[in-house]
Amino acid sequence: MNTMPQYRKLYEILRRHILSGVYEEGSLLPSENELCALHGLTRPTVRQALESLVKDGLIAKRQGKGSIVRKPPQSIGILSIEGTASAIGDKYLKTVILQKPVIRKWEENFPFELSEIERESGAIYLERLRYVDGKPVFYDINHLPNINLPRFTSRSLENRSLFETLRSHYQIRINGGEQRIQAIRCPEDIAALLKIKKGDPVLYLQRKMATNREGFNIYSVIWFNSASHTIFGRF
Amino acid sequence: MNTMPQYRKLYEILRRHILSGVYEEGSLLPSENELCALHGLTRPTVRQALESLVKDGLIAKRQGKGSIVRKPPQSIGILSIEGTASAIGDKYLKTVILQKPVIRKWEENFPFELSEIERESGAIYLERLRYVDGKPVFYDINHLPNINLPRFTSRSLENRSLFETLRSHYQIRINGGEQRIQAIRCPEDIAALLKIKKGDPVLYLQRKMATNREGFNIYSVIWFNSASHTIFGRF
DNA sequence: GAGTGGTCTAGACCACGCA
DNA sequence: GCGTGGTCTAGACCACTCT
Repeated sequence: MNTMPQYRKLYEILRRHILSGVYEEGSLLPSENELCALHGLTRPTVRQALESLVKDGLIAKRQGKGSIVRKPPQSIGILSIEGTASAIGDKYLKTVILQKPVIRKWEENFPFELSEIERESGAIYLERLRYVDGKPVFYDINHLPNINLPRFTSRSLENRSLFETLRSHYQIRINGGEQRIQAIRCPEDIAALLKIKKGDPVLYLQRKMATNREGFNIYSVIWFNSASHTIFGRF
Repeated sequence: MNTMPQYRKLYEILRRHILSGVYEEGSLLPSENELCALHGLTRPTVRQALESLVKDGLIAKRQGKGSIVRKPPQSIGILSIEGTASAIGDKYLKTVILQKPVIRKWEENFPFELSEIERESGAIYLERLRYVDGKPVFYDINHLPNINLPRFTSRSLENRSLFETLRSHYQIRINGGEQRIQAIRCPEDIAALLKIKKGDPVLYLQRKMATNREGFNIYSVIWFNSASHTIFGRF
């Protein structure tokens, strides 16, 4: 049986509470000692849970004061997007699947190095076009290794976060990664999708995301129209 | 007196050893228990030091095996750069200061929010043009708050990392930050510096970097020619 | 089986913020 | 002065890797 460590359990609880609004933005989390008492844990364990929340940007700690709740900007996967005009809420975000998940071989010249197990298993491939405020903002293609993902290709991903699906159905979480970023002239086919002119500057990202499953990486290539919206990131 | 915590001391030692080649890439660090004995610490303290190294990408841990030493790509400040042709070593990196550090007021429409203490202290401003392989790759302007930085404006920064200077002379370390990234058409004056055509796509970054000094943030704006080199990042 | 890192307990003292 | 988070000790048991 796969039992979750205590600090992860507490992390999940607090994360859910913060995101669902149990704690107001700017308010204080219960103190570390209170959390110890509430959940029957010791301080190092509680602190381990809080550390992950700090890493997520969900809380900021201040010595002598407490843990301040923050609500990081609306995030799409690991990308965060800032609108030029208004804040972005869930309702303004839309996902259209251009290519439903299919099983394929990995391309010959795949831009990242693959482990043997990944290469042998083949890839699940999908393409998406994502809208903010009703306008197309970026187009991405994604590869994930076809390892132990029952029924994945038949799941509906329309208007759902790929990462949220992996998280809730398969207990797969992104815990790091690497990426290359370039500014390029938009090729014609992508420009048509993004409703911009061929040759307009777009952000081009290649990213490899590592997960809590050893050797299970997710690969994305993204064309992003940064004229209307901005990529926002923490590090 | 500002005495450094034990785990930071150990972190600094190990970091120096890894970077200076005492440990080979791919080899194992001494085990956690060995490090305990060597430095007279307990495991949680040693683990805290190792955690920072993991965060830096300098080691990767494997349960049942050990801590594997890695050498992350050549990094310029927090940016990492990959050449299109060859690997980049120190000797291929050159910095030219276009505007030596001067003390200024903050601009009216500064793109990031400033704390009161930062705004009151004024800014140290500098501009740099940075070369890789003898070619200009990016141009940056930097603002740092004029707080407790004796003799900073008279220091030579040519061919030295700004961050390394802050680290070694003032014990200031970057520990996080946020940034906005866009692809834009290069304006004429910047294009001249980067030796590209006006209107060519360039990466445009606005970044705010937090440090171990509470309320001391470094602000950079960067124009990056991503045609010849790529920005590489871990997260 | 021996050694590794992963998790956890039950305390302790300190520096900092706030009233 | 009190409560907060920051650091640290001295153990313990477990899961995993390697041989």
